[in-house]
Amino acid sequence: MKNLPLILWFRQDLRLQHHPTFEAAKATGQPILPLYILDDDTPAPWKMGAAQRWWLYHSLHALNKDLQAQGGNLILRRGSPSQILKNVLKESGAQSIYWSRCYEPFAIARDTELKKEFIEQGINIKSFNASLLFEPWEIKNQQGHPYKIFTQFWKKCLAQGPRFPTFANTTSPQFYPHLESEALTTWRLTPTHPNWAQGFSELWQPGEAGAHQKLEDFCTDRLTTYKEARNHPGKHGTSRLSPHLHFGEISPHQLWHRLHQLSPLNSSAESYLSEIGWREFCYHLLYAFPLLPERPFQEKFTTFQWQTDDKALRLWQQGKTGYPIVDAGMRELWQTGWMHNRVRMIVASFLTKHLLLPWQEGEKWFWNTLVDADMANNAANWQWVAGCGADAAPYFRIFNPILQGEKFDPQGVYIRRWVPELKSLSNTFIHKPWQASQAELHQANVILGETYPLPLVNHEMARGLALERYRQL
DNA sequence: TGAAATGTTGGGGCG
DNA sequence: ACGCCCCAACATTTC
Repeated sequence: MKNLPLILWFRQDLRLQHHPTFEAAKATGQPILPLYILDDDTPAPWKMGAAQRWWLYHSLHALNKDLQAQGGNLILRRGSPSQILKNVLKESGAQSIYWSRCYEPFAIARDTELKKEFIEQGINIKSFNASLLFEPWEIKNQQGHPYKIFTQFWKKCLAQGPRFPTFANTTSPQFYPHLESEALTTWRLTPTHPNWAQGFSELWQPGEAGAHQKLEDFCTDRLTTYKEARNHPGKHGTSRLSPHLHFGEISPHQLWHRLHQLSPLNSSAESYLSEIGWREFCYHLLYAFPLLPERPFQEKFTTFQWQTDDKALRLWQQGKTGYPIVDAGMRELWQTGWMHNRVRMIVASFLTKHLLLPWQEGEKWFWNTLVDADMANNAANWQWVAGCGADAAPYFRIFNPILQGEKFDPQGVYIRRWVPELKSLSNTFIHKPWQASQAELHQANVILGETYPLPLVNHEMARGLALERYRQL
């Protein structure tokens, strides 16, 4: 047993430090066989999105380099995990598989099945928590039920306190010498024609080193002002750690630990940690309600009459709604694989309330275009905005895209960056170009309906319609 | 982490 | 000096 190799199956835990599964594997003293499986057997709309494939390519590349520095090699295989694991067990003579838990409903089903199948064959299976402060089934209210309100949930989490995995002594790993691997490039994870990911590389450095760089930059430059600055999409006020967290290149335990090193926690650090809390809450909800990505959490929304309007949906996706803050957000998303959180709320409110289009359409678009697309966060937050989720925004909370722009991007910095055809408009009209005089529009080289669209809907009318429709519930 | 409508207050202009 | 009105600023209610 001692000399038999052990398969370390990497999934959404693409790091080597503070990695409970890797540490446990090392502690056995057995030769480790690091494996990544590209599993495209995922149910229909939830295949990994295009933006995430770009990220995955670079993250796997980075992970392999880090492994090589320790004497290992990442084995890449594509296909059904069951078949691949069987093959690798056979090829290597391994009798153990270690993995870090995933929490998507289909992943839970898949892993449960795999566990059963392999245990029957006498294979030693162990799974670990490498990506959450708390297991999603762990936090319960006094009645023993899952929380439905964030503040109470997070209070309980804080009272309980996350348990940090302690790693006795970081022994250096033994690796299994060699096994056939597919070449990463043959997976065609990155776009070629057109190469829409050109802008991605300027913003992102996927992989563990990139994650730590972002964390350190955040701690030194942005943490103290986070609470206020995070609301301004024109500033670089957030951590931009979300894609790293999604791929497990850094863990929330590491963030927690790093922030507490800078003690005492100020209100900015607390508000940042509460965002990590929202992530926990989303996983908690998805676990309790596996249909969260498809069905409204609140039953009464099942009968809600959403519009069908492919043309409007496409204009929203392309950032051509005629509302500058909405269009800026959608274009930032397309060009960088990411969108500022304040703007995510605005564009989501616009889709569901101004256009009355189903939140699932927005969810699918985000799934395909966000590098940080995360099933739990994506589903829970879309439902939150649409008003049908747990602890959701009340139906009458409708963002005014003009006021939001004026309030959080008063100088129009964000608009001018992503909607350059409006850049010469004055601050007075940059968030509402249709109110500018002919003279000013001409001066700024803007021809409404030609160089920049007229508003797709009228705000006041759309608001009235949405209130009416929601009130009928 | 909403916006708009409605209500209240108080200062200042003015006859 | 006084009452009246206007309106900005803020508070409260409503959707």
